[in-house]
Amino acid sequence: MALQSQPARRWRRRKDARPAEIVTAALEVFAERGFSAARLDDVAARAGISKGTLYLYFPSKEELFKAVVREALLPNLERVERLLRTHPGPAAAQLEMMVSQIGALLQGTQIGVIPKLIIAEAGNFPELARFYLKEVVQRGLGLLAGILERGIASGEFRAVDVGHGARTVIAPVLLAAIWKTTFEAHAGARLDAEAFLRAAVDVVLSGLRADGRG
Amino acid sequence: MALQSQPARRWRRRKDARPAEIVTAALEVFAERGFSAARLDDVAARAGISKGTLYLYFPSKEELFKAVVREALLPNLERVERLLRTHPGPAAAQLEMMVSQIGALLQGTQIGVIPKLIIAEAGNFPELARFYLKEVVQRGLGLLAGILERGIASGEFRAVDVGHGARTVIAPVLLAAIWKTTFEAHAGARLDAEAFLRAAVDVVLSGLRADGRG
Amino acid sequence: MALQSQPARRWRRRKDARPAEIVTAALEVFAERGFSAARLDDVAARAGISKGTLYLYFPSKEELFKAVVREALLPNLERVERLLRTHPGPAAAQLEMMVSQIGALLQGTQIGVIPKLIIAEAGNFPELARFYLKEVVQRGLGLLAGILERGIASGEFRAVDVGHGARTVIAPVLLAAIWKTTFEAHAGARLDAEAFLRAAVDVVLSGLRADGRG
Amino acid sequence: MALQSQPARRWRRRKDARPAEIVTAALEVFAERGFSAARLDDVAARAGISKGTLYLYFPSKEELFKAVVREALLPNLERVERLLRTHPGPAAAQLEMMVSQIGALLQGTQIGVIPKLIIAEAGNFPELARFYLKEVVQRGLGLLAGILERGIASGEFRAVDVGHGARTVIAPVLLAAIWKTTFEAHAGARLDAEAFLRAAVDVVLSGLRADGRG
DNA sequence: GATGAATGAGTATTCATTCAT
DNA sequence: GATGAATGAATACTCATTCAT
Repeated sequence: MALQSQPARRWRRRKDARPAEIVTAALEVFAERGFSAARLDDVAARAGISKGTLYLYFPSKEELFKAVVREALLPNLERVERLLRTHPGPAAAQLEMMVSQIGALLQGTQIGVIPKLIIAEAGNFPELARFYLKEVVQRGLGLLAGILERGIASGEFRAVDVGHGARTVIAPVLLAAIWKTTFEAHAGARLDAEAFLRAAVDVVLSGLRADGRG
Repeated sequence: MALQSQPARRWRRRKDARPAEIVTAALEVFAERGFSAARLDDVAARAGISKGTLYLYFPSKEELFKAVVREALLPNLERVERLLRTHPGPAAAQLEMMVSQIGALLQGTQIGVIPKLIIAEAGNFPELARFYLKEVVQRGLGLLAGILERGIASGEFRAVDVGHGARTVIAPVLLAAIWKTTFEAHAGARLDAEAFLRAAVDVVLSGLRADGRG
Repeated sequence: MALQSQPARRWRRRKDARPAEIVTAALEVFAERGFSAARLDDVAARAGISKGTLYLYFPSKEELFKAVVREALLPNLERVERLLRTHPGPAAAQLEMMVSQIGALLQGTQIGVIPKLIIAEAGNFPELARFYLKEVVQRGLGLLAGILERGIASGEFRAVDVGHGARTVIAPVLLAAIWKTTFEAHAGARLDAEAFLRAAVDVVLSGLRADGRG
Repeated sequence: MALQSQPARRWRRRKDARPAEIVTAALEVFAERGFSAARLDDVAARAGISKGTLYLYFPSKEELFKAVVREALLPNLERVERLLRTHPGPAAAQLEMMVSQIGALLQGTQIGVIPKLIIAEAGNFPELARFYLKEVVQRGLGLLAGILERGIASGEFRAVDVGHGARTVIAPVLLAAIWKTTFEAHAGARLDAEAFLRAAVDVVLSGLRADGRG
């Protein structure tokens, strides 16, 4: 029974790992070239497999693209949600934590290419745009708006439109993601995403606390 | 004067207008499909000319793309620069004016697709990325940083890193551009870009004025 | 005006001729290899054009295949119908004429490959099978059945089921078509299709005239 | 007796039966799709084995195809030959028996797809075409010609070219096979192959008996 | 023997680019 | 200048075949 229930140990392990390996390779290639210009040959080569093997795991280039977007983002968003639930506190502290978490990701991983890909391909993949809008953007904005509402209710913040406020908080994050994936390679100097985001969130939070145009 | 001043001849005017007509058509098609997926057949059809004629004006798809980016943005940036020169005033007022100008453009024109295209294709067009970085991004950030410096010197703003500050000011503009070109078609409701930018700049300026976290 | 109204004489002439040239080339290649195994490269080469040019005239391999079937058969069937209308006479004479016309075509042209292709690909092209069944098979069987009915009514033939009778008359034609396209290349000797069909129709007509098993 | 008579071991029986099971499955798939379009995945699935196992029994798709043709036809031809040897009688009766045997097969089995496959793939498999021509077609025509010769010698039939006569007799069988495999699925009504063949052979035999064009 | 994961050669199709008219 | 027919390089996808387990 033992042998039968662990058949082909080496292969099995590979088979389980393959999808993730492919998605990782694909993320890199899509990030460098965009969806259309990415060649599946390159994805396969970078994943160390043959072109045909790709098709054992993903039925088409489009499905591979969708898998890349899904797998690369949702886990992170869920991590942040968990963190917020388990670390209550003042609204400002929560916003700072949220932005700094994302800043660390932008600094340390390739995650910034995902919004870049979405921005580039939303026109060609309406379904994917809707998925991302609903599962990432609106969910994220909803989180932020909730925190802002709490802050307003508690008197921490002045009464602003929370939809606008949420976008104002997240805008520097978007800018940092785009900067790192689009311009940093061509600019002379690196942008320290974490420092920038600390500074930006400081300004924005100050602005939310202040009681008007003063 | 000669060539430019013969507006009587319709045909001649046509010929002179061609490049601009083509660039306009191309902007639309690139905006809808992205660079790779855009077909020159479609551009030609939308410009009301034959595919062959395109090549009388632009030597390749890449050059057409570059022309689109150049022609669609620089005039606007120059207009803003002129406006700032001719309308001096407090730093905050200038920032408000600058953002509101861009907000009106985003609301009223297709200009938001340009950054979208740059973001999407920077990897494939390093030269274009450098051009845009230098001629648009750094020039725009420089303008903003200059205003911030003046504001800090005059005591209007607290002493922040002007590079970070400039990005914090422009971030909501970028978010609005991306929202309108990427998500608005799929979201239930429109984003009122001008209202959002007014609210965002109000928060950011308040934050810049405030004297710290207090 | 002259020049404008005869634009591109050489090209125009080619453009008009191209579809027919391509269909002819395609008929040959499909005949030799069958639909699946036929390569569009070969079709293009045999038509003396590039692969891309094929797609200016036919949107897909399938549509090319359908065009081949349509163009190669219907004109011949229509010719036979016209001949029958313009040459009335005894039923037997009409049947003989019809079969001998087809025999001459089988002997002199590649037309026999069309039924071969239909037989081979009916499973993969149900639409085409229906088209051929309706426009060729049932129309042809209807013609034959009509002649048989006339012959029975006039006492020329004994009373047989005209559906079965029509198929009995046409069966040798089908056999000849298949023999020539499938086996003749491998058999030592040629089949003289016209002689065979004369002999076969003689036997069948005798059998239709005879008054039973006698 | 040994191997054949160990029906107790299920596994052993399985192993012996495999080739036949595979050939049966392959016949079905080839029948539905044709040779090129048939996928070995489908054959394997229908035979209830893995794709790799196919290659333990047949070294290539082509060899499997040949095996299908060989195994599906020869036993039947041999059965008919045996029947003719063991049931002497008048030539007409033998022809009727032969055709009715085949008619029953066409009605009751998938055997009609074999000629269809040969017709479709003769160009791509010259060796197979030659095999089929020699082992089936010429052997069958030889049988028929022999009977016709006997009938002519005995005065049962008039003096016809026996090559032509044999083809005239078998032509309705071919038509019935093609009708059932190619058109019946798309025609409104079924063709009763046995009734048609009875009627056709009646006409043909009458024609062979009749003493000329009378 | 049996499996099915992996391979890579083969092909339909697209589209930027050219050039004869 | 303007056209659009023609080209052919480029690439997603399929599937017969192999082979480690």
